[in-house]
Amino acid sequence: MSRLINVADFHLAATLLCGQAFRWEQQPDGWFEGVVGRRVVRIRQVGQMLEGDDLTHYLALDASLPAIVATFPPDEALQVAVRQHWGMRVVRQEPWETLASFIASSTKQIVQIRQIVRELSRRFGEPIDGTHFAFPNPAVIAAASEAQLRACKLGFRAPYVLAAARAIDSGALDLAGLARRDYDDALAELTKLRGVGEKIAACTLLFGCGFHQAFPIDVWVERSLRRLYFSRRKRTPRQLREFARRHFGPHAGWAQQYLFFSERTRKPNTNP
DNA sequence: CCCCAGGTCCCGC
DNA sequence: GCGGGACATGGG
Repeated sequence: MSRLINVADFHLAATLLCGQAFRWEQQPDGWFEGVVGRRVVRIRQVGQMLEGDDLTHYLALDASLPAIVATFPPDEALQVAVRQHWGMRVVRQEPWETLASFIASSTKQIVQIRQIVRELSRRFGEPIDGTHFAFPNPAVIAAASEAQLRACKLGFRAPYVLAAARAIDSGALDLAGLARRDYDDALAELTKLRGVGEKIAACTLLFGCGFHQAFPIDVWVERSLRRLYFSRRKRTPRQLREFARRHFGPHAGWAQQYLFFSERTRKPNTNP
């Protein structure tokens, strides 16, 4: 089961810690441990060697990073972010786990989002090995009470997660089918859900449904765009959306993730 | 005690 | 459309 493969243009830590996935722990010995679907997986990188479970699909190792970056605009600000975290990839996550996680994310810090996802899994998910639990299916969440979900620290987001689970469980929302729709249709479908606005919908489509053009704009990306492209001037949400759609191209979501991670790890008081 | 967090909704312009 | 406040909960 443990294997060793050679990988090019890949940075495991950046990929798992850039804020797109919430179930990875880096252990003191350098190995990453996480839950993907119904299995616990362990993986580490030593130089260009990747050791551990086979996560080729999840980690998008079948995609060419240079080819994706070649579609980016040649502006220096983005290129700097790409060089800074070279090897970071947008991974392929399960759509429902992605949607639920990002519903939970609104006005929460990443540590807290991780805690909520852990609690939902622990209380409602299938046990895997005693300490790890799969993320619970929509049907299980749909059968839960709002109070039970609030006990997972969801707060005012509890009814939103519940309603989303019920929409999927009842068949009213075909989450898996969104991948075959037009981006704008899929976005409109998701934003019908209460608690799901454009940002959370874009995250779901990017990280969970394979829409690489999705460009979620949160406070960090807004900060980055204003600083790098608008000399810190205030821009309306509409202006930012239109700029992003026009500027970043077919893999805008990847560019977004580089900008996001770069902004998050930026040392304060550095210019511009 | 105050401020903010990978937002969204609802309100009054 | 745009600006302002409310919304749960926890960390700094």
